[in-house]
Amino acid sequence: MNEFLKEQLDLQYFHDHGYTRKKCSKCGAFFWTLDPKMNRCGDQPCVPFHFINNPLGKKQLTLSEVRESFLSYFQQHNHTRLHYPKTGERYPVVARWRSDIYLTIASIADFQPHVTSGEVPPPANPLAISQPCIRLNDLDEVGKSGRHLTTFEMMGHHAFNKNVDEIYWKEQTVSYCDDFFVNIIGIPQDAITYKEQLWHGGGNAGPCLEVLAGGLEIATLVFMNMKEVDNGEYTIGNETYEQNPLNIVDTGYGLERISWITQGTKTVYETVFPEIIKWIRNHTNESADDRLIMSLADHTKSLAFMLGDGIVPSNVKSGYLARLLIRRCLRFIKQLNFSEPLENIIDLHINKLQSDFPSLANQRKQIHDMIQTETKRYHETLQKGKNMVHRLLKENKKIDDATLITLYDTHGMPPDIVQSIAEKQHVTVTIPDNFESMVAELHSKEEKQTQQQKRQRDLPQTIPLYYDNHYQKEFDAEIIWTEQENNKTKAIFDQTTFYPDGGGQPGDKGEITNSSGKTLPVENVTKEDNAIFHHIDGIVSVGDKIHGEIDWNRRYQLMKHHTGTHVVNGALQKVLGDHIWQAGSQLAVENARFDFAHFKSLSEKEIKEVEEQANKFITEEIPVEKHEFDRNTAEKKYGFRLYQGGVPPGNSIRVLNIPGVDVEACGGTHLNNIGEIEKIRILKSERIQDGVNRVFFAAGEMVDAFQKEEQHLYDTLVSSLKPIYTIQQQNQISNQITALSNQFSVPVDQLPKTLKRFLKEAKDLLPEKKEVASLTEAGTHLFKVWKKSKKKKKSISEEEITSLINQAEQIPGTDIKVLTAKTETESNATAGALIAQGNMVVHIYDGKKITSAASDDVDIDLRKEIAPTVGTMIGGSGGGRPKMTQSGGPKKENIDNALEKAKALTIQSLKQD
RNA sequence: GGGCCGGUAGAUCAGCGGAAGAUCGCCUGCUUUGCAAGCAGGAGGCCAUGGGUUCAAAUCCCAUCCGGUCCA
Repeated sequence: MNEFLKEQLDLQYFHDHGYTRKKCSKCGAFFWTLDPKMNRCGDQPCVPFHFINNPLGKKQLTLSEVRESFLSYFQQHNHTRLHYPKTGERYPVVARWRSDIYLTIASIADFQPHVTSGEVPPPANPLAISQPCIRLNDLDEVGKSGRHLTTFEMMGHHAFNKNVDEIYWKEQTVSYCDDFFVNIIGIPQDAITYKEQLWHGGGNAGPCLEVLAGGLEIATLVFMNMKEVDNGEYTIGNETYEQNPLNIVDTGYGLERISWITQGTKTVYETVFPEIIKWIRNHTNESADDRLIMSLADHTKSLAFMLGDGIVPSNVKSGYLARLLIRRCLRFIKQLNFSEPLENIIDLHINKLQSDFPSLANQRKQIHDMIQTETKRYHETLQKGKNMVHRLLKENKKIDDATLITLYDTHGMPPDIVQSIAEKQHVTVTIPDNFESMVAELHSKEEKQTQQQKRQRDLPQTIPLYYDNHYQKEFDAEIIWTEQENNKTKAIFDQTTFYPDGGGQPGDKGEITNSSGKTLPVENVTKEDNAIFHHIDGIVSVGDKIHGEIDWNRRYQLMKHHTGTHVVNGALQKVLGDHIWQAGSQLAVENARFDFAHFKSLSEKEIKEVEEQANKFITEEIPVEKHEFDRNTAEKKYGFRLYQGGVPPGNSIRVLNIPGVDVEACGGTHLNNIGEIEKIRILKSERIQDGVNRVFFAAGEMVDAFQKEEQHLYDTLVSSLKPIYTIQQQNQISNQITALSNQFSVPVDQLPKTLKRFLKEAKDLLPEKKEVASLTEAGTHLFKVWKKSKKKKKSISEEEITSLINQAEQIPGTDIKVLTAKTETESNATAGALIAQGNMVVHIYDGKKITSAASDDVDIDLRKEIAPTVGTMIGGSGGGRPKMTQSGGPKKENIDNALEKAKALTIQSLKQD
């Protein structure tokens, strides 16, 4: 290892400039220095920080100054500064272009995996960037160590060498670094050491130099020249690596640390956000824990970036990370006894950040909204949890580990809060040291999804004609591959206009005609890599020349829905804000559904507004731009909003731009002008999970179709009510149906059935005829009457009780009376009223069941013999409690016999001679 | 994406196969100089929806809808 590093990092630059290679007397690592007295590597813990109150550098530099000096230095040295719409000179902190991580954790993360793998050329070469990053893995160290931050900027100059070093490689990298630190920042050259290390991560590895000054690592120069493979030449950790043809200069300069080293403050926090710390201090008392203040200042900065870049707090993915941070902040606020709301601290950060990161300020309103929603929700969760803890303590007098874990995992109660609640009840709760691993243990058992192996096979490719012209309906082609099963054929053509199922757009249907004039239906179209399968009902063979025609009406409707999806997305963004981000979509002929990130359910009013906005766009008849760009051009032109529907593979990207409405990378087929959509109607909105909403909508003539269906349902409902209710006004039927479905709390499609049921159950109290203004009013009335009638069946009048009691028979030799009866009222209620008189045993049938009951003072167990016997007689069984049983069965004709038997058995068991 | 939990009175929840409950809140009396409160009585439930098992389902099973929570 040592030999490898020595060979790799023995740079001419060091020799030319008088550096010598030494071995650290403490840790044994090798490093390069100009200082003859230096015998330690310069890194912690081998040396302590020695720049605190003793700053290095020619003057104190702010974050903005360091950033600008870095970027302009490298710009002067032929590096390109990047620029993107919205985010400016950076990528977002939410790594939408990656499927393996949620947050941007390093500057190189911007270029992984497409650029580092060589698939996509870099956006510029070489380039310089200052990338805000978020890392949440050392959350507990923040505030404690004095140097950990969750948000930091990693400045990097990157060079991507296809052939070893045609841009520049190790020598030049170290030369730039030395020059920048010594001449721009002003760190004395002999105060800098370069420590040799091996770097690996994300499937790549290479030698690196850690740049150290004052005991602090201020930059890392990585020379990525290896990639992870099975059975590679080099072993690092548990993996083996081999030489990578692409040599990548991956440097990371710590913006905050460089600024810190020029200021020499006690902690990095006082350099990064001194005014935030001061403000928080001013709003707490003097004894407040500094660590909490620092953490709060730090976390809120991360939140400004995360929420400002469009993360919506939720219980999944990156949304969960935002919630995690928010909840930590709220806990700190509580512990600090802090009076200000959380959003105010984030606001302070935004004020400070907006000159360098203007896009964050645009999201201010949404951020406020999100934080307020989250704050409210957290307090509710805690309150519920508190009640639960109190209850548990009352019942069990203690809280064990298992309960503690359930409280946290299932109900979100942090163990320390449980502990403090219990303490107030004088119960000691000990949190196990390995609490977190116990929680992790719970989740480790989760099923690992079996990755289905994609069959690798050699299939001929199909030329997709639908991209050249989204409106092409017919084509000629030759069959070049087939697979037959029963009377069906799966066929690949040399070219096709049939669009295959993918990206939420269903495959086309249609028909093909062969040279002999025979026409066969195409039932479905699917895709595997670049091969397009036509599922044909019939037999065709390789070599056949065919003429194909797609079901254009169907396809055109799908196109309306697809382009409509983009219009609805645009309308949502316009009405609700920039955080609206596609979370999925599925088209059908009848309607389309669109899922998107948003932090609360849409109100009726918002839905209306979105619908109106979408239709307003349509009336503007905006032409749709369909272009294919290489990835870098597309990103530069449109920003990262392109990646709504996920990140397409490859370097070439199809971009669908509806100017002023929406722009996305999209591989579907689309209209030429959004005016062709005609109209859009939002049918339904629902929250499919925390932070994600779904709208269903229809476009074009499907709106009419839907309205027809709706009218039909309305008519059905009105006519089912007709025997009683005459409805005068028949407008706003959509609202009325929704209202009715809420009233009876059933889904819309169950309404006819439900109304019928309620009419039947309430019929004895319903008026003969009633005029009402609307369907809704009829529903309200029906529900009220139904309730009354239901209650009536349960209540029993005084007279009836008296009359029943008079029918009771005295049991010989006792004060006890026995009674059998058939009643209209519900038998349990009737029996209950009767036995309250005392000294009574009753057997009552109400048309459904026999209830047997005895007064408390009667010594009898009805369960033992009477209930089962009676039940069996009518073909069922019976049981219950000693003095209250129910029996029933299908043989209604035996009821009278059964009641007689019940009486006989009662008398037998109670009579005294 | 996955795991776990829940939906019962206006609110918080108990009940988890055999007459729908508690506490707070609400209403009406009484008590009190007033307040805080106390006493007596009362109203208020499609036990989320649909289906199944059962003589019997709030309770068991399945599905749906709604909500919570954990995981980086």
